[in-house]
Amino acid sequence: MIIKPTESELEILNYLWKEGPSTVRQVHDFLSASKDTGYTTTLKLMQIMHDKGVLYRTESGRSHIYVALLDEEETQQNLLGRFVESTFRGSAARLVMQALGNHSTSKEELDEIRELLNNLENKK
Amino acid sequence: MIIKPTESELEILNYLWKEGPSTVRQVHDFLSASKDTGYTTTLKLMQIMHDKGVLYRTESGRSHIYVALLDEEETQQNLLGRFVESTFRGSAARLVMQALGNHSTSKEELDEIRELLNNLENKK
DNA sequence: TTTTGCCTACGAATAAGTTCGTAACAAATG
DNA sequence: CATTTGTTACGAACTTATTCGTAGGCAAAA
Repeated sequence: MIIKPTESELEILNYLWKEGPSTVRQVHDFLSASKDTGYTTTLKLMQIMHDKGVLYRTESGRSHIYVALLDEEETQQNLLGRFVESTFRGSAARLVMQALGNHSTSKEELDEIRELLNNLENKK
Repeated sequence: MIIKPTESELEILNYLWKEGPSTVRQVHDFLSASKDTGYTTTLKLMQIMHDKGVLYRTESGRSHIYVALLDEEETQQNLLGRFVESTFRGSAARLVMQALGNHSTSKEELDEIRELLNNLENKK
C-alpha cells in the first residue's frame, strides 16, 4: 500500500493521531487556530480522505466521527524514507547530523538518542 | 527568502550540487536513468527554475550551462525544518530516533553521530 | 409553526506542478 | 546543397491539491 498523505491531510492525521476519534468540527477548530481556512474546506478534505480509505467514519447523531486508518509510525517511516532520499540523497546519517546540529534538542533527548545509539551498535 | 523547491526541482538541484555546473543534457541523462520523462520536460523545468532565480545560466556554444543558486545546506535545513514540523509535530528527537532505528546506518556513521552528540552535550 | 444554526454533500473554481508537442534555429553530416 | 541532429523557446494540456459557495436536511430554539 502506498502511503503519501498530502500536507493538508497530514495536518488532519496529526490531530487524529494525537486526539483520537474526532468530528470535523473538532479538527477544524484546532486547525483554524493556525490556518485561515473555512469549515467546508476541512470537511471536504476529510470526505476525500474517507473516499480514499485513509479515514474511517461512523455516524453520531447528525455528524460523523472520524478515525485515522493509517498507522502513525508506519506513515512517518514512509515519509521519512522519501524525505531522506529526495533531500539528503539517501544518507540518513547526514539528515540526523543536521537535525541535531541545528534544532534545539534538550539534554534529556540527547541522552535518549545516545542510549539508542548504544543499543544499535551492540547489535552489529 | 523562502526556499521551497518542488520534488522535481530538488532532483535537479541534487545533481547540480553534486556535479557542479551542467547542461540540460547532462542533467537529463542522469535523471532519465531513474525516471521516465522526456528531454523537453527537464529543459522546461530548468527554464522555470532559471526564471524563478533558482538557477543561473550562461551560454556555451548553442547550449546553456546551469548553476544552482541555492545553497545546499541552507536548503536542506529549510526543508528539514518543515518536515520535522509537519511529519513529527516539531520533535527533531523523534525524527532522529526513527531515522536511526529503521534505516541501515553503518558503524562508522553511528560513531560520527555519537561524536557529534558528545560535542553538543558539552556545550550545555 | 417558523426560524435559526449546524451539519453533510457536491460541484466548480483556482492554483501549482509536470509533461510534452511543435516550431525555430544552427551546426554537423552526407 | 540537402538532411539529420541537437539545442532553446513556448504554449497548452493534464494532473493533483486546495478552497469555497451553495443547497438540502434535521433538530433545537423562538
